[in-house]
Parts: sequence; structure tokens; C-alpha cells
Amino acid sequence: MALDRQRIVTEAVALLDADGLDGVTTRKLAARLGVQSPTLYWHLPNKAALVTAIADAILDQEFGDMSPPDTDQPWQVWLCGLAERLRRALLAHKDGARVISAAQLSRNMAAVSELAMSTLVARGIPLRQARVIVLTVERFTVGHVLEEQAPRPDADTLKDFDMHTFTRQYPTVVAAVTEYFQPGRTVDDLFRECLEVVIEGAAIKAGAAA
Amino acid sequence: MALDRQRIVTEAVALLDADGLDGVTTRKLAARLGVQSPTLYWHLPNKAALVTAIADAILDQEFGDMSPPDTDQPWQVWLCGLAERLRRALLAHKDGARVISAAQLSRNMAAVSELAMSTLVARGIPLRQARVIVLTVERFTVGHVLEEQAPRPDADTLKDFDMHTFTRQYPTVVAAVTEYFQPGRTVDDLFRECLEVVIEGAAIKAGAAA
DNA sequence: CCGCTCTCTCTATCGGTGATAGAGGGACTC
DNA sequence: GAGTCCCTCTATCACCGATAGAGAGAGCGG
Repeated sequence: MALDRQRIVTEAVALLDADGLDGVTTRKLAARLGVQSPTLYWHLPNKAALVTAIADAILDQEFGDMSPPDTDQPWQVWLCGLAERLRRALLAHKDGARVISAAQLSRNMAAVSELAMSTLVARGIPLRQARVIVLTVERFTVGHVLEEQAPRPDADTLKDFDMHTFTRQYPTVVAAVTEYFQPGRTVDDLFRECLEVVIEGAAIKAGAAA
Repeated sequence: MALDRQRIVTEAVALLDADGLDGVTTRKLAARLGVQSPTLYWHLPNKAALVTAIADAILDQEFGDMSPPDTDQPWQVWLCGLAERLRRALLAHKDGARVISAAQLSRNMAAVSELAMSTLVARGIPLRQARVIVLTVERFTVGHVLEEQAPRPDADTLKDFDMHTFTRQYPTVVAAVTEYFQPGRTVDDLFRECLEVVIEGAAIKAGAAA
């Protein structure tokens, strides 16, 4: 099969899913494509461009269709859904959040921002507030998923980790974590609750201005 | 001078400031310390541990002293200041946010969380809400600074970037960016405005529960 | 049909990376 | 003086992103 940029990116995403971002090397990617690694440099200027292309591909899967909200839907609800779609897109691939934050000038991320900001503006929110709100939601979401996808510390790191001491030093943190996951709450619920904080604040900010 | 963990980390931070996170290699660090690179592995299990140690060092400079708020200070104001100190700590070093997000189990980050959560709990906010609020603030802040410190796209990437097309495709984004930095507003103001969104939402969340 | 050119892939190689194995020096202790 | 432990060394591994430059093959003008 002909080797083109599209096929390279598709295979790169598959490699990402299999081996994580650090596993996406030009050699392994080339091997999957039945080609030698320098060949890739004919299609891509460097690895950063590859990562950005992967980021766009990841976002494509969740944001292939993007539409503003129905006129009767509050923008808060719609924006909440947008953030959850963004999170879903990132969680759908190993190191998804790292990929997005390493991407330089992702077109699809810009498209998400454009849709979100213009939607808020159409609802009467001043441009400046709209930008603040959208940036806050986006950066919180990426920051949150980044933490969700952070690797569990390896054995070497845990060698000198004493849970007992940790609990004594940071009792509130430990209590909060253990309390949270008691009755069947999931990480999705945690994200939603945090997101509600942001969105409620956004509503205040928009209301105070609009 | 004797080589110990403390001196290694101090020099690693200096190297970080000079060359960024990707420039922190075991060889360059060893050279600065007047030593061969494998020597470092007697003091550190691996590079991830070094990065975590750097993260703790970065936070130490801003959070060496940590104290709960005066009793007459609203927790919102205090938490706002905490987030700004966190941002300042990250901005004080090249790739500071990347370092923090790459760190595994930073003690000082845990200490910040502990102080923030316990302070909120002391103000009568239920543990669960306190955790949600603190997590939201922390992850937003890291996500925000991560973007602030993102490298400007290199020449190869910009080769096929057409500002005119970009403006036509994402007019609201471009308008928002140009509008924002008109009259003397800075990136600090942008952070503060975004942070206000989060903190206002936190106040709602806490008020609804307390 | 020839020869040119453009597209794409190849081999060979560079400098750099984190990490390990194992030798050995020096100080301190019995 | 012998042994032991701490720390640093040399040598080396497998792997990484990237470049130079040769060459295969298709298409096309003559």
C-alpha cells in the first residue's frame, strides 16, 4: 500500500495505543509500516510534527462533527458536554493528554476553541469573558486528564515510600481520597464535580457581564 | 566537594534553567558536577526520580513556608493567593509545569494539597467539596502554565502556516487574542481572570454545601 | 525508444540518550 | 595489616532523532 501522511498518522495512533507516547519512535513506526525509518522524514519535517498530527487525529475521532447547541439548551450544559467530549477524546488513547499538550498548533483544538467561543458570544457573552471561560475549561480539562493518565509510580520510586508516614503527614489528602471512592463513585464523577465548579464560576462571570 | 543528592538536585535545577527539561541529561548534569554520568546512578535510582526531586526543589523555593490564612481572611482570597504562588513557582523555571506534571508523587505538591484541603475543611467545607475545589484549582493552574510555557512552534512547523487562512477559519479565536492584549493587559491578568472563574465556582460549590 | 526529472525509499552513519556491569580506589574498622 | 563498605570510574548496550546521499521507478517530452 502506498505510504502517505494519512497512513502514517493512523499507524502512529495505533502505536500510541499499544506503547504510549514514549513508545512512538520513528523506528517502530516505520517497522509497522513496512518501511525504513528515514523514509518518514520525506513525509514529515520532524517528530514534533508527527505528534501534532497524532493530536489532531485523536481530536478528530471525537470532534468530527461539531455543532453549536440547540437554541433552547443553556450554554452551560452544552459547554459541560464539550468538556466531557474533550476528556473522552484524551482518555481514549494512552497518554492522550500528554499528546495534546505536546502538540504545537493543533488545528482541531483551535476549531474546538472557535466553536466554543463563538457559541458563547452568540449567547451574548462579551468576547473577553468568552475567551476566559473557554480557556479555563480547556486548560482545566487537559490538566485534569494529564493527572488521570499519569503513570503509577514504578517500583524503584516506591522503594522508599512509607504509607504510614504519608498518612501521618498528609492526613486530609489521604482521608479525602479514601472517602471519595467509597460508595461507587468513579473517576468520571470526580471530573464532573470539578467541571461543575468551573462551569458555575463561568456562569457567574458571564452573568455579571451580560 | 562531596557529591550528594542535595548538590545533584541543585545543579539539576540550574541545568533546567539553562537548557530546559529536554536539556537535563545525565551526561550534562554529571559534567557540571565534575563527575562521570554513571556516578549519578549510585545516588538516584533512575531519571524519573531526578525529575521528581527537581519538582520538589522548584516547589520548595515558593512554598518553603506554608501557613493557613489569618482567621479574618476569606478562604477564597487565600486560595487564590496559593494558586498564584503555585503558578509563580512553575514560571520561575523553564518548563516548570512540565516538570511538575512529569513528577511522580511529589511530596511538596502533596503538602500544598494537604494545607489547602485542611484549610477549607477548617472553614466548614465538607471534605469531599474541599477535595474537589483544591483539585480543580491545582489542575487548572498546572494546565494553564503548561500552555503558557509551551514552546513557540518552530520554523519547520510554521512553514505551511498561513495566518490569513487561520484568521478566516478561526475568527473568534483570533479576535479574542488580539482584543485581550490591547490596552496593557498581561498574561498575569489572563491567569487571574481565569482563576477567578474557578474560585467563584468554588465559592458556589462550598456555599451550597456549607 | 531515449533520456530527463520528479517522487519516494533505501543504506550508512552521526551524535546523543538512559542505563548496567564490573573494576578499583580510598577511607575506615577490626 | 586485612577486610569491608562507600563511592567513582571505564566500558559498553540498545536505542533514539536526524541527515547525507545513492538509487529505484514512474511519467513525460523529445
